[in-house]
Amino acid sequence: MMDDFLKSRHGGEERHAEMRKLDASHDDPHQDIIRSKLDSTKVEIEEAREENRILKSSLSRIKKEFEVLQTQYNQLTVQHEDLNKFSTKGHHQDKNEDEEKERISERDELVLLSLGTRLKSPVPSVSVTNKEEKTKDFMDETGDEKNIDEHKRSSYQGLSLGFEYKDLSNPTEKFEIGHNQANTSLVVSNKTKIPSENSFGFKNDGDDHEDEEELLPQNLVKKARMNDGCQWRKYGQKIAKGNPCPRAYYRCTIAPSCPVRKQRCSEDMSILISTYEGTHNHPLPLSATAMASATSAAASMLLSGASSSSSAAAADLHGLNFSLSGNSNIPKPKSPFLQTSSSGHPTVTLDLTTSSSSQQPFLSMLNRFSAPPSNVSRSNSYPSTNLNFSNSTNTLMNWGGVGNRNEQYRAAYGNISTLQQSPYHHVIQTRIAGSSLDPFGRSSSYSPHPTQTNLDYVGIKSITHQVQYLPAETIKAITTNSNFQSALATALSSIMGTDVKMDNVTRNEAEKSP
DNA sequence: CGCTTTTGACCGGCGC
DNA sequence: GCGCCGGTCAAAAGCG
Repeated sequence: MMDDFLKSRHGGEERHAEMRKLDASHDDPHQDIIRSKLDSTKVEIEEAREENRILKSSLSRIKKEFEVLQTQYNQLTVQHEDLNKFSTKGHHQDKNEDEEKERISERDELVLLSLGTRLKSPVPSVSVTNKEEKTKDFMDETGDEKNIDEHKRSSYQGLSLGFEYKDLSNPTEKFEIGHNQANTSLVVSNKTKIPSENSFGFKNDGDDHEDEEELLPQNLVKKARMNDGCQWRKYGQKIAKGNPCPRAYYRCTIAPSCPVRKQRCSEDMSILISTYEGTHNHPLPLSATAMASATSAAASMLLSGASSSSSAAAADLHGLNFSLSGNSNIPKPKSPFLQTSSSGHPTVTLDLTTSSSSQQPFLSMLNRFSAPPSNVSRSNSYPSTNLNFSNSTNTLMNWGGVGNRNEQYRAAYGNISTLQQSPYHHVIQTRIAGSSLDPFGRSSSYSPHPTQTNLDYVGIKSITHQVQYLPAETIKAITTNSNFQSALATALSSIMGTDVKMDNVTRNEAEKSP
């Protein structure tokens, strides 16, 4: 059909050109003009011919590709049917079939493991393993003890808080925080795909822009719930001027009257920014609170640059004086939310605007902003913190300026070639927008949650800082930090409804920690 | 069927 | 006053 169309188009243009040529020979006074027109027409005809030729070649190529794909599909279908036969027979026909099934099973598991975590739904060409089905059941029905037990049995090592640290000096390795079993990984990776359903059982955003469609096209786009424990509904999207990435608008849907809004946008292909605004007027879900605990601990460690010291008692930041009296008695942090983006961007977003059990962690963080970690700054020559808490100003805090990033990482790792090649930066980003509320008091009179206080104070509603290229020692410090581990244990426990086992050393350290 | 996303329309603030 | 721009609304469509 396409060929007929092309032929008719082709032939028709040739006849038109011949007729014009005959007409031109009878019109001598305008011969030059006509000749020039004729020439241009010839050029157009040649262009049309070329276009037709390209279309034909494209058509034939598409046909070939289609045939190849169809062949592959048929092969996979036959393979899948064979697998089903194996599973329904209940026993193996012979040793060869047994080995073949085992190979396929192992391959499937390898695929799953290579993703860093399991997917909500399987990749179409990969069959679902029994383990994955059990895991899915567990995640779907977290309240079912039977499923929990089943899940525990199916796990390789059960749930534990043994953190695996991989040195970035080997840039080919995955960069993970708190790697654990399939359902408990908290991954910040420059290479791996962020799980479509994260370690806490919350689905990742479906709004994480086009990148995640490239990464996990069939699973992530449809998922719309935030993974910070709250429920958000998207109510708008705009393409901001000068930014090709759209900005999405969400509102909290836990309570109909909740005024909390959230914006998400990518300022470039490597940074995903979440902005929270308002205060929840309802109790946050337990999962959200638990998530906040883990996040806060991680944030504190990240922001401290692997430094455990926070001795300064006050921070004077651009004219805003933050008194930190009683800083030594910082309770277990419970404020910010953490999100690991599913977009493939290694972006961690910390919400500092939501209700909190204490303002102390926030102040602690500010304190650390003002005083760059001594050990890091000495060893790696990190520049001083660039932090601006001006109202409505989004200020970036870079641990390592762009200009001397290479030198820093050469100092830290010796070889940074792969890091440089990575399209993404390791980014921790927090934004706090300006607040029009009482700059030095509580922003609202109510405390929506009995255990929460409001962080909208000191004239700041949000803060933006970036930590690009997390140093190896930072990651190590995070994953070995007792605060973070205990907080993560709390989070997991609250979600699973069971005690998460911690090794004795970790527990003792956590208990000793303030 | 209910919930969510999508997307064009609408509105208000702001700069010229 | 006008146009631009960001934020929100709401109807339509998609999805489980």
